[in-house]
Amino acid sequence: MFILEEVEYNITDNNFHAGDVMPIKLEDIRTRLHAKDYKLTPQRQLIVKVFSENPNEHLSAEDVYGLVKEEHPEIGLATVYRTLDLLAQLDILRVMNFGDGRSRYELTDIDDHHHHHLICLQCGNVAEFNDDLLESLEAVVQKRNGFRVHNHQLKMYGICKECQSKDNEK
Amino acid sequence: MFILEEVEYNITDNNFHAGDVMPIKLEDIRTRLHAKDYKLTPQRQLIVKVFSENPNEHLSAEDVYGLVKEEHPEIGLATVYRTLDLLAQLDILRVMNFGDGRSRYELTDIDDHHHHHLICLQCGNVAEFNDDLLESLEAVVQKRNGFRVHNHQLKMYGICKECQSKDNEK
DNA sequence: AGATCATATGAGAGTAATCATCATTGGTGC
DNA sequence: GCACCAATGATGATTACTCTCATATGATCT
Repeated sequence: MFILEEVEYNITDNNFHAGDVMPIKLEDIRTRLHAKDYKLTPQRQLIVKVFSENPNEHLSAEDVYGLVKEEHPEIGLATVYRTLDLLAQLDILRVMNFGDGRSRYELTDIDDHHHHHLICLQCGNVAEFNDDLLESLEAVVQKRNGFRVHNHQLKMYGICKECQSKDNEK
Repeated sequence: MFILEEVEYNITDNNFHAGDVMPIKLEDIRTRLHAKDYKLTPQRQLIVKVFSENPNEHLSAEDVYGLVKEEHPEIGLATVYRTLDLLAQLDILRVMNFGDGRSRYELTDIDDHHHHHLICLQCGNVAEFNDDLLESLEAVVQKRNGFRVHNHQLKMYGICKECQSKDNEK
């Protein structure tokens, strides 16, 4: 019923090193699942595929459901939610919250630690930018607050280039 | 029915300049409301009071509802939601999302721009820290991405001091 | 390949946060 | 006091998400 060839999906890098490619190996994911006695089912493969085919997007559960359904209408919404949870637990996906009342997900890649978001207060668009300035800040927090930092998320709210020029036209 | 004296609430600063006090003047808030043709109703006063009496907390709508009800059980939940929205629009409150499925609010104070959160992945506790390292980063983003930054939010996820020592005891 | 068995799935009901609606209230200017 | 309009409280509606349970599937052992 679910037929899915075992390909190596590729997503293009979304940071400033243009041309880089970051391979998502299904075998890696299978291994990480098996390490905790989970299976790489066809449904889970499909969901990973959707993410690798939609880089730079911040997909909600409903988005993923819609995209997977195009190919396999028999998938259930509950499976999508369960899979997103699972993949987030395994750090294959990262969960985000942009204040629109739903969780959004993206593939965790190597550079994620330096990967942040610019959220336009006018059009709601979410862009990305990279920076490793925060590394040093982590060390400070570690020392000053005794807090062992695993990860960080930075959001900047403001007005994007496009909305600025639209505003100027008026 | 709603009787509330016009006091000047004070909240103690939550950053590293111990002893500082940051006054929240009701009159300021009244002015900001009136500027947009909103009224400072007793309910709205009460909600502001709850925030000023609970500094360093990250109150959800339900939290606020419970606290306000102690004094005035006749308040409606919808009013709480509406007021939180309004105060957030006017930048008197700031909305946050720590991934527990509900929005949380805190008073916006002068130092908010340097005020960030440490979220423990184990016990879920949210602590705060201040730093102005990000000012320079804003300038970089402004130049590099043409994005006009109004505000930013930084969250660091990790393990807090307390959970670290608990883990070591085992 | 077939039997076994724990895991995963799909369908649909259930839950909880938030929002919308609407009749009523209350303060302000006349 | 009265008219007007924003604000309120009660409640129903919406929506993202979770739970339950019967069935299906995949890995393992023979």
